[in-house]
Amino acid sequence: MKSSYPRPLVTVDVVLLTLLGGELHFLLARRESPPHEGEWTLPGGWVHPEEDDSTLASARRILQAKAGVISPYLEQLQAFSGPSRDSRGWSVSIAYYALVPADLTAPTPAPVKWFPVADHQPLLFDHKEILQAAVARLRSKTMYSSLPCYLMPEQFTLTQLQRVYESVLGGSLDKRSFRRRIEELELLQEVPGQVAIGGHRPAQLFQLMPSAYEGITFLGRVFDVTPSARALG
Amino acid sequence: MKSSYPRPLVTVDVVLLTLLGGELHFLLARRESPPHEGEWTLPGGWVHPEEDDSTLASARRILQAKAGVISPYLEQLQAFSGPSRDSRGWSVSIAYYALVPADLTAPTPAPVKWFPVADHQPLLFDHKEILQAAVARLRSKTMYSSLPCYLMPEQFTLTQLQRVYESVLGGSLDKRSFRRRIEELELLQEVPGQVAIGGHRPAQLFQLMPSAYEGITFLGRVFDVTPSARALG
DNA sequence: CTAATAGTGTCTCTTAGACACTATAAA
DNA sequence: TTTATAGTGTCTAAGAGACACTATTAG
Repeated sequence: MKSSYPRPLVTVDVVLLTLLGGELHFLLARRESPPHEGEWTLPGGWVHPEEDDSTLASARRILQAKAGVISPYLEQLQAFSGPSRDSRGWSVSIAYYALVPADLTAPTPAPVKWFPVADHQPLLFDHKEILQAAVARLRSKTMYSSLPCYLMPEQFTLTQLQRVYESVLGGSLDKRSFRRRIEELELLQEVPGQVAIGGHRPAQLFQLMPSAYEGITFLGRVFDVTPSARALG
Repeated sequence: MKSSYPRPLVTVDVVLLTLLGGELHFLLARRESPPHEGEWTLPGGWVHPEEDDSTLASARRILQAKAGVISPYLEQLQAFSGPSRDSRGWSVSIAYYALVPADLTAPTPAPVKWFPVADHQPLLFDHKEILQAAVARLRSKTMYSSLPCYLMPEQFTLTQLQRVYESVLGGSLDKRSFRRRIEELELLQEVPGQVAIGGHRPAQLFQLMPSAYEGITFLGRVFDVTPSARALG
């Protein structure tokens, strides 16, 4: 069987997620080339075979070039494919998602903008499906892992971390249970400083232990979420 | 940005899994064309843009053509990519994995053969990595879902199902706990017949409820496995 | 002082695991 | 009868959720 078949287009698209004002946001970039020049889409681009060692490398390059983000948490989501998802022809997009603290973005050549995931923006191509898959993956991993730590700044309080978990999961968690399980992970270490942001009793600051950067840690059990918000279908 | 870049090769590879003699096996097919003609590899092939509506459709077509298997449980695993994973050039393979009962295979044009996943066969390309990812995915989903039911024949006893879970997880499970959790799923229904295979007290036969085919059901909690075998690194 | 948030002690209820028990067949 | 497997009853220990309590700051 020779490859006499036309080759599909191969692109990489990245869903970049962060937390702004306690709400999960994703990044759109303004397209600089046709089709749909000037419209907002997920950061994406072609795979460059001479330059990229893998599609993960493509994702890293695209993220840096289009969103000014370097080495965040970056994980392959899945491949999306079909004859009509891209007007240029039968295409495969290897989708990735990335998590960054809200303050870890650098200036970018093209305009970029954060949108709340809860708002149902009309998106080009099948980008809405990709976005939903990314958010679903984050939620599902949040239930039983330390993944949301990658949305945090360098140092943070346990209450701040709990708020992040609650935002992502869309519900409220019990303080005692939350802290028990975070402690069990042995993932965070106190930093010998304090913060007084709330205005009242200062809270201990924590940071990820160096070992944490080797991979995400999994909790033994799923968090139960009290049925409140649970937004985004 | 024009697509002046050379397009990567796009293929689909499928890890087909089944249970033979209580052990997890995967299928290799003899290659009918260069490179490596005559050697054993995972069933795979090019995406046919004129014919396939998605890479999932490609996987179905390849599975039917090369392994004689129709509509099993089939799920995308992940994309593998790089300049040297295929000698023909920079390539992307969208990998899928599929589960079938041991008896649900039809005759095939090219020779196929089942191998135990525990045996460390040397495989071509990066197929060993793909196989390991498939087995890891199956294990991880088995912990908290009804996925192994797709490895079962039409009708089966609860003890047989438990043996399958134990094979996949590589350990032994408590009978009482296992049955409690399977019951909670409300996924199986009794068939009013009995079987006497063991030679002693006949066991009730069960089958998947019709609703089960809409998707796999997730258990609330992870199965604890007593540390025994846990084979395959 | 009060208010507000950080952090802890501890009770209860659920449930997984263990395991003994009964049930039903073959030989 | 014995033996082997199917299936159930039930105890116990661990742990999640609930929530009240103490601790420490601002005003």
